[in-house]
Amino acid sequence: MENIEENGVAKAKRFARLQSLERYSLHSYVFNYIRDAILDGRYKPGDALVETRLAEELGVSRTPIREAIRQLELEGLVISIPNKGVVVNGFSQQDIDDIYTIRSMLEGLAARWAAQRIDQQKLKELEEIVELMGYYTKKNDFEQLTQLDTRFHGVIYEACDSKVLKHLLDNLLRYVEQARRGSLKVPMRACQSLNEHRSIFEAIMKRNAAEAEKFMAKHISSAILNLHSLMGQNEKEN
Amino acid sequence: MENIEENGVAKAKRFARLQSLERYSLHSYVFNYIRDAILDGRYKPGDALVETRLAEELGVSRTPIREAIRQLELEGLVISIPNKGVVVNGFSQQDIDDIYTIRSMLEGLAARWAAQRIDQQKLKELEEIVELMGYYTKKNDFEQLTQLDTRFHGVIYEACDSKVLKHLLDNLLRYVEQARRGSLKVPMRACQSLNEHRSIFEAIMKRNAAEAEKFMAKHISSAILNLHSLMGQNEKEN
DNA sequence: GTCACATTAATTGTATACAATTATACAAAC
DNA sequence: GTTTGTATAATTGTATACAATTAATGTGAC
Repeated sequence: MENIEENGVAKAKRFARLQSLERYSLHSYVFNYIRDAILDGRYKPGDALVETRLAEELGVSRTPIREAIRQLELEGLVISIPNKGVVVNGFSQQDIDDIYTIRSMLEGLAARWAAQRIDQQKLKELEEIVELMGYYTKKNDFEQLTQLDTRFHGVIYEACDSKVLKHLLDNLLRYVEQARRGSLKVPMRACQSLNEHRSIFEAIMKRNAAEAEKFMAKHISSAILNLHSLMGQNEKEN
Repeated sequence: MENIEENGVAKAKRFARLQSLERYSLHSYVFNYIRDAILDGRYKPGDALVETRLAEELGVSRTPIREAIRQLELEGLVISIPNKGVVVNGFSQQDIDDIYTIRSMLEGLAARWAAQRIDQQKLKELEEIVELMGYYTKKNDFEQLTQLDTRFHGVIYEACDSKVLKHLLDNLLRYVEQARRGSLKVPMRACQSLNEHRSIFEAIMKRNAAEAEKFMAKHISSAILNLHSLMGQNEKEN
């Protein structure tokens, strides 16, 4: 009886997944699930990831769980000790700072290349995004602003026309996702951020590669500075 | 009869592996095997990776093969199409150029941080490496030089004391491994490379971060230039 | 009490079995 | 000859079974 019941639950979970997600493979579903859980803090650094528990939790078998874990391991989000298990790794504040420094360089590079290679369509897309940013900044709609920020940078990743650079930046951006979310929720920062985005867009539009790179690097650097001032306020939480 | 025989072969392969390799998990063994095969051209872009064939070839089951493939997928070395299969992706010349550009920035950053943070032991290690480089450059021993080059950069990755940056650079270096191997096999380049390493080492020793960064970035840039002149010579091969 | 050792349980590692999907081959219709 | 449909084979996707390793527990000697 219990077995049948449990099986029914698993089947139901699976069915819901197949409907919602565009029927990707289970391992990618599991990968996204665990990564998000780590990045928004549901799984904390030091937590052990037990395959059977995860399998039950997600209603799948251990095989896709293992595939996902191997990927997370490669990304450095978990640490696997052979025959013992895997634990959540997470990032230290130092790691996040490092990522921002690295991003300021690589995003700068992306902006430089984008200024050289962007096509009219993507240019128009950027323009629209910046306009919308102006709108939502006035409205103080931080959720929309975060999304637009992601899109703005995403379009540039595409426009720089480098598979490798895009791949690197996509990952780096994900890692600091939670830090980034908090960052924009300061009105001052949102306003400053808007101006920075404007400058970057204008430099790209003018095909001024050097300026685009400079502004973008500054933009990322000021993001980390802002993050630090936020940290300073709730220092006791550490 | 055949089954028993085949099983014997697989067992023998496995035994040899357990002896030689320090008894790591199978998936990491498989991962390294396939990655190396792709990077030194045994598996060519477009080749299909069939799980059962790989399993037989390596004398393991499909599970570790799949785990390894998921990792390769994340690294961008293979492309997986659900329910169809995975094909080797490899890197285009443009990708390699991009990687060198990215490396010149990130290695520069690593050198900058290394100049600020390196300890006496690693500093001494660097000094020894540079001395040995001088020795083997005179001897035209390119195999040793390649190894020393890897060690030189490896020490700096360690010395910069950034988990994230080290992780990124380790991967990038692996991707251009085969390109790099050819590059040093030009006497002129070896000599020039030695001088560049010397300058970088001296800047780090003097704790001159800006100079270390500048010299390192130049070093990587000249490596790609050298690579291009090599390409120019055997252009017909494409 | 605690240390050593054996026994059991929990967990990971690997292999295999089965299901689902896609590719291939071949025949019939036009 | 081309196309369409169907049966078959090949391959991937998933789940489960079993082996190996490690952690936990308990028991007896001292």
